[in-house]
Amino acid sequence: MSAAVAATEPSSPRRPPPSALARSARSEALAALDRIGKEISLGRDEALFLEGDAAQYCFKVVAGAVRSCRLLSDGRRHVAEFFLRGDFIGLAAEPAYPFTAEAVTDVTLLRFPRIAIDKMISLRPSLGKWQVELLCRDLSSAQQQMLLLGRKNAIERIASFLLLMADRGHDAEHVSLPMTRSDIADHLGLTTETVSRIFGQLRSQRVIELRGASHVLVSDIDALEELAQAA
Amino acid sequence: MSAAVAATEPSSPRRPPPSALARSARSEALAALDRIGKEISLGRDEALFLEGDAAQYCFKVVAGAVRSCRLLSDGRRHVAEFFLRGDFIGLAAEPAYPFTAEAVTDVTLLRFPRIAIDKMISLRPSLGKWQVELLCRDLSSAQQQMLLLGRKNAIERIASFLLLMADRGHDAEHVSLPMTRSDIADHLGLTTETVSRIFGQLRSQRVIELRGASHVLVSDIDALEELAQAA
DNA sequence: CGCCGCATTGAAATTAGTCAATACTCGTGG
DNA sequence: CCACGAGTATTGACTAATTTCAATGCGGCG
Repeated sequence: MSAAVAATEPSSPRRPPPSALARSARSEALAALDRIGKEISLGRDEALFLEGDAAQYCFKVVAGAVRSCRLLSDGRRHVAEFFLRGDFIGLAAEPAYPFTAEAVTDVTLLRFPRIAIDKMISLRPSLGKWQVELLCRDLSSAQQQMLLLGRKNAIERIASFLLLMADRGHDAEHVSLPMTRSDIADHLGLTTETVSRIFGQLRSQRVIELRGASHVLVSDIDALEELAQAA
Repeated sequence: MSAAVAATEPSSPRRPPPSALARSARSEALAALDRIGKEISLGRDEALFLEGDAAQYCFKVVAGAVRSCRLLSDGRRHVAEFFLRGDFIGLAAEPAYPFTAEAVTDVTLLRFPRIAIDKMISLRPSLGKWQVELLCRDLSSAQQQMLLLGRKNAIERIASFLLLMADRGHDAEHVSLPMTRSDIADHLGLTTETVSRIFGQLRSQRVIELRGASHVLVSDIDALEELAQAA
C-alpha cells in the first residue's frame, strides 16, 4: 500500500539490496517510474481519495505529509499511516482504495496511473520485486503497530512514535511533527488530551523539549528508548 | 505473509478473479505449488518458526490452526493473525520472519522451500499476482485490525472477532474457536477475564450460546453485527 | 474418579477518557 | 508593528472502562 522508506534512496541502511546489479536495475526502473508521474498539489485536509473510490492512481509524496484513515460509523477514526517525502501511497493492487487519504499539510505529490504502473511492473521484474518488498515492509510495520495498539500503554505509545518519527527525519535530535495532536491520537489509539499530557510528562522528565507544538527536541534518546519498551 | 482466505478456493465471493482464463491459470499454478509441498505435523504450542529465524520456508495450513505473535521484552504478547485451513504463512519475501508462528492446536501443514516458491513465482506471472493480492488483503485486514485495537471497546472487539470467525467457518451459525481465551485476548488487546466477561454478557443478552468454551452458537447475528459497529 | 489447566466470576485498583476551562500560536488585518 | 481571533494545545477534576488480584468452577484426560 505504501513505502515506509523513501524510494529515491534505494539503499536504506536497514535493508541493503542483494547486489549492485539488482540495485542499479531497480533505481533505473524507479527513475523511469518517476518520469511518468504528474506533479500535483493539495491544500491541508484535502482528500487524495476516499475509501471505496476506484483505485485509478497511486501517489508518491514529494513534499508535505499525508495520512491514511478509516472511520467507524459513529465518527471514531483511526490513522493507519503517515506518509512523508518519498513514501508511496496506494501501491497495493486493489480495485478500490481500502482507506481514505488526506493531506496533513499542504502537499506536493507525484501521481501515477495505476494502469501504467502495472504495465511497467509486468515488463520489469525488478519493479515487481520492489512492489512486493514495499508491501512486506508495510505489513510488518502494521503488525508492529498492532502490538503497540493492543499492548502498550500511553507513554510507551508516544515514546515509540517519537522514535519512529526521529528515525524518519533527517536529524534524530530534532523531530518535526507536521500532524496535529488529534492525528497523533488517532494514530496511537489515544485522545488528544492524553497525548498532550504525556508530552508534558516527558518534558518534565527532561526526555524531550517542546519548541512549539510541532517541533520536538529529543534530549535523552536512551530514556525514550527505555520508555518505548523497544520491541 | 498469509492468506485470509483459502487459496484452494480460487473464487472468493468477495473478490472474483478478472477472467476465467486467469482463474484457471492461477488454480493450475496453485495446484503445481501444492505438489512441491511436504506434509508435516506439529503438536499444540509447538513453534513453526521464531521471530528472527531465517525465512527458509513458507507453510500452508491443511488442518488445525496456527497463530502468529510478537512479544514485548516483559512478556506482553500480541497475536497478529490466526491461520486456518487453506491459509498461507510466511509468504512475504523477507530474509527473516518478522514474527513467531506457533500451533494453536495439533496441526498438519504443507511446507514449501521459499527458494522453490520464488522460482515458481518468477516463472509464472499468475503466481506473482496471487502473491501480491494475498499481501494486499493481509495488509488491508491488518489495518482493519488496527482500527479495532485503537478505537473499539471490548464488546465491539469480541463481536467483530466472532463475525470474522463465523465468516471463515463453514457454518455461520456454529463458530468454532480452536484457540484459548488467552489467545483471543492477545489478539484483541484485552485480558482473558474481559473476554470471558463479554462472552457472558453476550450470552445473557441471548446473542450467543456457549456449547463448551470452544464452540459458540450465534443465535442473533443481526445483534452481533449491530454490536460490532460494522466498519 | 480425581487432577490440572482453562474458564468464569467478583471486588478493588488503575489507566485513560470525558467534560470543561484556559492558554498558546500563528496568520491576518488594522 | 501590534492587536485580534480562530483553531489548537494544554491543564484540571471527575468518570468510566478495563485490568489486576483472588477465588471458584468446570471439563476433559489419564
